[in-house]
Amino acid sequence: MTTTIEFINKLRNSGLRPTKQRIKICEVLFNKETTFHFTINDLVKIIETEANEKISLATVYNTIHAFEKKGYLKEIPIDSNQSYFDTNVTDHHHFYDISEKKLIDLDEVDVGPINIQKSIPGKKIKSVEVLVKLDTDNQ
Amino acid sequence: MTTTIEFINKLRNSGLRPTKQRIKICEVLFNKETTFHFTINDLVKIIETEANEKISLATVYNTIHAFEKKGYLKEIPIDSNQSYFDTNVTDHHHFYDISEKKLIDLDEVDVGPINIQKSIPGKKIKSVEVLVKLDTDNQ
DNA sequence: AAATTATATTAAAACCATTCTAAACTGTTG
DNA sequence: CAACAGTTTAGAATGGTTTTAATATAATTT
Repeated sequence: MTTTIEFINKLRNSGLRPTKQRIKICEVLFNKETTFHFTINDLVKIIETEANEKISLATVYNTIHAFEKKGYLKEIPIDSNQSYFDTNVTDHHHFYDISEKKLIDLDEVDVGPINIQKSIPGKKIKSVEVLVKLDTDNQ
Repeated sequence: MTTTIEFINKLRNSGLRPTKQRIKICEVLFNKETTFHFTINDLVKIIETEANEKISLATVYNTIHAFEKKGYLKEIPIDSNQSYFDTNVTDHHHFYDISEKKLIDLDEVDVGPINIQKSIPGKKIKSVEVLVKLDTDNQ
């Protein structure tokens, strides 16, 4: 359980003004028992339902991108028409359930170490992400 | 070097009528020395330049999706606003150069075997894809 | 605490990749 | 060749995301 004051400090320490909207988004994202995956649309619905507050779509986009830049969120690469975000920013990978369009965490342990045996001059590795696509098993 | 006849046969054998447009796309995609990555926009430009022919955007989308379904192309999962396709359909992974928005192949050997130590009941693994993001190395 | 400045929010419009529509066209089969 | 099913097409529609520019709010200065 994180208090509103703590979110305000976290925002201020990141150089982000603690506005009503950003605090609300912090509460929705970071005051859960577990981490989770969401799309922008999911998030807007949660805010509207759970918090019963109006918030502009543009503000949600701005805030999510700001949080991502600060490292409080990670975008998950999927060949989908919409972006998926993860409140779990530790190193880990994902299952993607194609039929349900849902993500499931894979711990590093579930995948094992990955050592990239190739390098490109002038470039450095920023991230290594494994996406395991799942299909319904109609055997 | 593949002849037009061979493309026609390949299409027919796949249950796809060998139309002028599909043959043209086959030639652009599968008559190269090496495999490559492209977006729909790239492909349209290649056809217009190299082949100097008009082709409807809708046809390009239809054809690419048909080819993907038949296994002649693979879509590469990137958190981008546009889809990337690969004419290399063997098992392999990718570097993604963020600043240049370009993909580079990683052989299976460059990554090593990946064994997923987790399963979801009723689901089976359809694909395992590794995306390694590259940044400019300003050390 | 008021005034000033810098930053954030907003609704609406714009953007852009992709999909849909329905009419015209083409390959296939008998 | 006739008939049918599948394909192409231009343009409209869709939908996620970004931009705009006016308004509002937070921070800083006086």
